[in-house]
Amino acid sequence: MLTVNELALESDTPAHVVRYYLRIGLIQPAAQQENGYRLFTSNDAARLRFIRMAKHLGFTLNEIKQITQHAELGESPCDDVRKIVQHRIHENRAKIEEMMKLQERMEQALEQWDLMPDGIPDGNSVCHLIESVEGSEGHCHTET
Amino acid sequence: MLTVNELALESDTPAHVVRYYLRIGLIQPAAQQENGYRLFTSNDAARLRFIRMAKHLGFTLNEIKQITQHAELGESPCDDVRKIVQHRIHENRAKIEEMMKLQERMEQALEQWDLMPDGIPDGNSVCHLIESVEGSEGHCHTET
DNA sequence: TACAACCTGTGTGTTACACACAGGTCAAGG
DNA sequence: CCTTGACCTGTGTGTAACACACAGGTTGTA
Ligand SMILES: [Zn+2]
Ligand SMILES: [Zn+2]
Ligand SMILES: [Zn+2]
Ligand SMILES: [Zn+2]
Repeated sequence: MLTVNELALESDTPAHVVRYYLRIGLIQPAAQQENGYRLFTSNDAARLRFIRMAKHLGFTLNEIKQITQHAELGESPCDDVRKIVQHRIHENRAKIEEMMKLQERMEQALEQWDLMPDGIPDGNSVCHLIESVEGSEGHCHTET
Repeated sequence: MLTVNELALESDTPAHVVRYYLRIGLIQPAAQQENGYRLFTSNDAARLRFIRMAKHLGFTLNEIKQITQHAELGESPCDDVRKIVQHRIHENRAKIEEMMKLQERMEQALEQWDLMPDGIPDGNSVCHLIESVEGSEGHCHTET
């Protein structure tokens, strides 16, 4: 039987993350000591390593929870797994593109600001640097 | 004097976002009606448009708050502004790179899974698809 | 037995909203 | 005058995935 800390070492996961996973019910302790300490088996370490693999592939903790719950009922989660990854590939591509646009905006701004002196704010201007950026043509901040 | 909704229309910002900015003190009402409704001037609309410009450039709401507070004290925020954008460019580049790596992992996995059938979970396997991904060589999830 | 180092569970803070809820306001209809 | 309905108001809570802090328990050493 492993304590939280031992389980953390065994599964190469920070202990506070293990505690977080316990809190949200993603993992459950196999037993409980009298003083309230939670105890685990080596099976739980394997479970944790699975969780880290899934996270590495972009699954959210909620999705991982669904997957393990399906698996515990004997239902194959593979179909959902494929769909989730497909969906996430789309999502991620869009996010990357948006972040690259932001990157370009920031780089252009910084370059443009090189020629501009610092300003002193008055009533109708907060920061002329930011205000000098042409940004009124259709906003972004699109999601999922 | 404008109500929250009118301010939202004037500044092209969703009303619930205006209310959120009020809650966190990013903007303050110019006056208050007897029934508790908050009232604003057209200057507040300009402030909101500034906030949207700053967000468009990657500033967080906290940073924007600092900037406007500096500006209200007559101190020039320009120096901080430049530094923040420089820092964010670095940050964003790292995030984009990590997300592109994730993208590649997901695409490779999906391709690899094309040849694999769905599996039925047993005691020592949750999802063989996820488990089949070679992912033990040094984990990522690096931040700031 | 005293002390320090470490470990425990749990409460709260983080970001930028989104949603829900109970109640207030306003114009139209009866 | 009253009611119905649409709309608007402020505010409480939920979101993702932890990070940090805190008070108290445990363990090893002197
Ligand atoms: Zn990873
Ligand atoms: Zn400035
Ligand atoms: Zn934008
Ligand atoms: Zn599977």
